[in-house]
Amino acid sequence: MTPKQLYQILYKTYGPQHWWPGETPFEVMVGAVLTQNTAWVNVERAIANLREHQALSAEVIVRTHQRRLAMWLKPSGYFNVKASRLKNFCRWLLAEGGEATLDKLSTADLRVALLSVNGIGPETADDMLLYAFARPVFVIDAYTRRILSRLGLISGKEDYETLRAYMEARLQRSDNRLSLFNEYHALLVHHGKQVCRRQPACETCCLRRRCPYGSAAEFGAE
DNA sequence: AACCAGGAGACAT
DNA sequence: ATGTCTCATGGT
Repeated sequence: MTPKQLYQILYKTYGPQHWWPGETPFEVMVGAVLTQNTAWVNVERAIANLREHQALSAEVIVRTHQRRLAMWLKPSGYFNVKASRLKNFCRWLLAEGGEATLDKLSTADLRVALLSVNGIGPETADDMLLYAFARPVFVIDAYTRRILSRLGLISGKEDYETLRAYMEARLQRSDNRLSLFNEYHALLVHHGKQVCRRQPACETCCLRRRCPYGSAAEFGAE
């Protein structure tokens, strides 16, 4: 099983996922921060609150008091942390001249710039790069790590950069890497929700649910 | 009724 | 460099 083959299987099994659920690049970036260790349904509520209060812009967010902002973000959890992270990010975004200015940077430079912002780690930065700035970057998340680990492609304890390099290297020559990476990450998340979290995986979880890999033996095999 | 979700930073070792 | 703790609401 190679990363390319895995993609083919996932796509055939689940079809296109229509990510990222965001109207504008800015909304995508907000969602990227709010979804940190949080289910997307809860993020949608928080974003709805922002929209309801006409606060879905960097200018408004930087001018909104922490307490007020945190109140709107409440449904997405970690509301105090996320309120300061969001304000911090918006302040930086405006200082940089907005998305249009940032978009002139190379992918590597833009990535370094995003990572310099407190509250934006590797996955959040890559979510933004891929889904807001349309750069061909492979996003690694907990599902990706778990799935690749279950398939025996990785040990699971590699760091973020190692896994990103691993996937990007194996999809280097694919055509239209932007839409491939876009769809691939979405598929991994969708499939990941159905994969048993336990290690080793229980015998039945793969049979109980529709398993695109094939046999349960192959699934559980290290 | 525990368990965990599309993580990241601070801090200790 | 590598662990551990914290942040917090809403689903199953």
